[in-house]
Amino acid sequence: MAARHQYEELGRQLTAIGAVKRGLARILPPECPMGSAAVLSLLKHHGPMRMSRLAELLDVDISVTSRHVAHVAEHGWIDRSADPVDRRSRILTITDSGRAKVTELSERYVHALAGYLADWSDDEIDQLNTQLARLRDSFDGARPGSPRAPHTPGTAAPETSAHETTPHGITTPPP
Amino acid sequence: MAARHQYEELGRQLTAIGAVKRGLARILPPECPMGSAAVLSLLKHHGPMRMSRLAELLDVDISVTSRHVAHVAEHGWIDRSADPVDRRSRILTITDSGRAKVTELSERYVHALAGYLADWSDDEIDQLNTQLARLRDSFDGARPGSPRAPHTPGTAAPETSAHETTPHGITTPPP
DNA sequence: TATTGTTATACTCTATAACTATA
DNA sequence: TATAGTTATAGAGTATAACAATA
Repeated sequence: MAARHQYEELGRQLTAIGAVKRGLARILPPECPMGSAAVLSLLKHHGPMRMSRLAELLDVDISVTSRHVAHVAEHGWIDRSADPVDRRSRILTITDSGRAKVTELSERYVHALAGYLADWSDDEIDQLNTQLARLRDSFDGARPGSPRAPHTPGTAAPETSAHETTPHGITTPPP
Repeated sequence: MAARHQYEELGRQLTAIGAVKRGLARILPPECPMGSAAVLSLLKHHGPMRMSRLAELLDVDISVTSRHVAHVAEHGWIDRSADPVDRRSRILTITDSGRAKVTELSERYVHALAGYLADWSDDEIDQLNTQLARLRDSFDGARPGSPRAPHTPGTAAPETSAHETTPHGITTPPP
């Protein structure tokens, strides 16, 4: 077990990292705040899925997911089609317009981050991504009941060959 | 310059790290939310300082700092005394009651983090802390006008021998 | 006139609980 | 009865702008 001051320092660092997130949020266009951007990014990255799966990836309550999804749907950035096999569910799919928006956001991010992280090497950024993914996994795994897929970078299947744990992230209903 | 996908991945990781922060926020007692905890932690760690210096360390607007400080002051966890040399300013000092509260928070943190991060070595936690500090520095330095002290872990002087850049964090007024 | 800090207002993100519609 | 998603409400955190007191 690590020393007390290390945990305290980690607490401070995690608190303070909020400023970095706010910095990134500021470069987003007003019509597409962070919550919307996260929805679009995940749908483009992981392919179509249902609400509950998206909520899991976002790591927020499904009610929160519902709000974000409603917002991006109003802008025409995603489609919400009823799941033919379970009409309580909706399958979320990013639209061409949504892809264009993600591309725009990505360009803003890359431009900003390239400026901020000019003196970081490729390897260092990879290491940071890996450690952040591991940190998330450590928190996921330990507390709430349900085990989840690891957040390791580069793990997600590309959208063209999208295959989640189950197609569309639909979990087989309990027996 | 790193590859596009690395920056995109970093964007996703930073977005998702919010869940970790929320997890830590949940272990705090209701009367002392994250904003209050951050104020107390910084005042204990860095020693007495004025509002403007605290706002800088918190990396939020001074109006936000004012709210948080008012909350912890109402609980008697800090003292706000007028600065004798500039009566517009207030010197913030943590009280014994505030120290006790920080100790309590620290125990909660250590207990929770020791559980979550059971399979992390000391070195790995240090590395994460170091990388997060560097990430913050990269963002600080690049954009806003004013250069700031680095956030490197272990850099802050212990409160018993507190010596900021200037005493109490009071910046010498411009000529 | 400029600066320190406070307060009023608005916005984003989040969770809980009540509700609907399907299963 | 149980589950997927929606909506209403409440709370934390933040920023901008108008303001007070002091320099």
